[in-house]
Order: sequence, then structure tokens, then C-alpha cells
Amino acid sequence: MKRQTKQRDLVVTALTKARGFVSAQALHASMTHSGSTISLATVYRALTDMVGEGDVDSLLSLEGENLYRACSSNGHHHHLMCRECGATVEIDAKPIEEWSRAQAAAYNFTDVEHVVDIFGLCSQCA
Amino acid sequence: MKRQTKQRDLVVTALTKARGFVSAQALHASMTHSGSTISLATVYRALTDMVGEGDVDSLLSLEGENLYRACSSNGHHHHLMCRECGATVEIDAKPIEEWSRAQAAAYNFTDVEHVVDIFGLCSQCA
DNA sequence: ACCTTATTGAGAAGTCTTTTCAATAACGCT
DNA sequence: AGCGTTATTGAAAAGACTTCTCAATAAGGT
Ligand SMILES: [Mn+2]
Ligand SMILES: [Mn+2]
Ligand SMILES: [Zn+2]
Ligand SMILES: [Zn+2]
Repeated sequence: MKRQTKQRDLVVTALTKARGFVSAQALHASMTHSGSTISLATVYRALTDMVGEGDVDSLLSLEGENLYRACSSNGHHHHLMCRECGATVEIDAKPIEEWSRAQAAAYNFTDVEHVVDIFGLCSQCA
Repeated sequence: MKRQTKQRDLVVTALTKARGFVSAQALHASMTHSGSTISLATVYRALTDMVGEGDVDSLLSLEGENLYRACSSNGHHHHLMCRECGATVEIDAKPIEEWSRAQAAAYNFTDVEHVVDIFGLCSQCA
């Protein structure tokens, strides 16, 4: 059975305090800076579990690094993210969903999933 | 000045023969299998250069690996790709471009770029 | 042919992530 | 509260992908 540990709680807290998407390493660094002695491996494990349970969103940065965020929206949605500070806006995109489905159907692709994210500079970082 | 080498030509040839998107490592493996003694580093260098010159498209797989393809379309476009065999369909997405711009503007984001790719199983792999 | 220097091959190194395994601690039970 | 089971942890090793280093090679202009 799944156990509730201090470490997992700390990861949740730290992730919630983060402004936007953060990497596992950045999160671990900030936790360490705050006095925690949690290991990097445990941060990775916690984030991976949370993503699997749907409590946390993840996406690949343009550099191929996994970033994580405790999103407020529950359902499927997309992101507009500042590539400088990580600030993130959650956006619904019904037209995208339709478009994606239509394209897949048109070319007889099944079991489809789409990656749709927008990266830019927020007004503060611009 | 840029020099034309046998190795670069071989990479172009191998990439063109590939059905869809392939990783640098897969491409190198297939070239090696075909008798070439080109080094992996050179394959990476060639692909990186070609992407920079706009002759080759690249995208991040869902696992975070860089994949490459010699696309037929010149301009900006997106991809519907089989996650099993790499087979790829190039798709225009005017509505997506508009939508992307609109979202960025609405939230005062500048210097935006979007990642829009659809992954699934092609009819053969399904 | 010769010279200059961009390019190559081979391996080392870098970065992100997962795995291993012995030690620890969460939680159900008494 | 005490106990036993076993999920979880920390630390280090390993794995995967990519880039870098540097001496040797070869492209291409003269
Ligand atoms: Mn989200
Ligand atoms: Mn393309
Ligand atoms: Zn910003
Ligand atoms: Zn396929």
C-alpha cells in the first residue's frame, strides 16, 4: 500500500510554492536550500508518482528536460509558459482537440495523443 | 567555409531513405549496418547543422529524444507521427498558428514559439 | 602539388534520469 | 505503546542521450 511520508509532503509543498513549471533538479535544489535533506532520487520518484496519479502535470522543455507543475485545472489542458521564469498560464483548447482528432482520423492513426504547448517570454521577462 | 564531405552526404542519403523521423543513434546504427564507418559524433554534428540550415526538421519524442527527418515541405508545418515505426505525415495547421498567436497576445507573451505534434499508431502498426 | 584549416573519429565528459540495495520508517495489528 | 512487515528512502552506481576534446585527416582554394 502507498504510504504518506514526510518527503512526499515536502515535494508537494515545494511544488505548490513554485511559480510555474520547474525541473526535478531545480525543485530539489530549492528544497535543499530550505534546509531539507531529501535526496534527488526521492524527488524524482515523488514527481513521477504524482504525474501517474494525475495530481501533477509534466511537459518537456524545448531542451528536453522534464518540467513539473501542480496545476489548478483537473482535466486535460495545455500551457503557455515563459521560457525564462517558468510562469505558466493554463489554457483550454477545444479547437485543438477537435483538430487533433480530425487529423488522426483523416490519416487512419489510432491511439493518438497530442503535444501542444506555447513557449514565450512573459511580460515581466520581456 | 563549409566543406562537403563524404560523411555529410551519407547522412543526407540515409536520412532521406528513412521512412519517417529517426533518432541520431538509429540513423548511425543503420549506416553502420550498411557498412559505413562514420562516427556517431559526426552524425550528430551533421544533423545539428542541417537543422540549423533548415534542411532537416527535428522534434522531441515523448521520451525526450531528438528525432530528425528530411521533410518535403519547406515552410513551417507540423507532424502526425507513428510512435511505433516513425511514419510521418506533414500537416499544415493554419488554425493552430492563429490560435497560438492569439493566446500569446491575450496573456502578453512575446517571442513565442509553439510545439504542436500528434503521436499515434499508423494503420499498419495498429 | 601544397597549404590552410574545417572536419573527422574515438573516447572522455556532461546532463538528466533511473536503478540498486542496505538502512529506515510508515502503518496495520495486537 | 510495542511489534512485524514491507514500502520508502538516501547514496552511489549505472544508463541513455548528447556534446566536447584533440590529434589525425582530408576538402578545396592557390
Ligand atoms: Mn497544466
Ligand atoms: Mn516536417
Ligand atoms: Zn517570465
Ligand atoms: Zn507505424
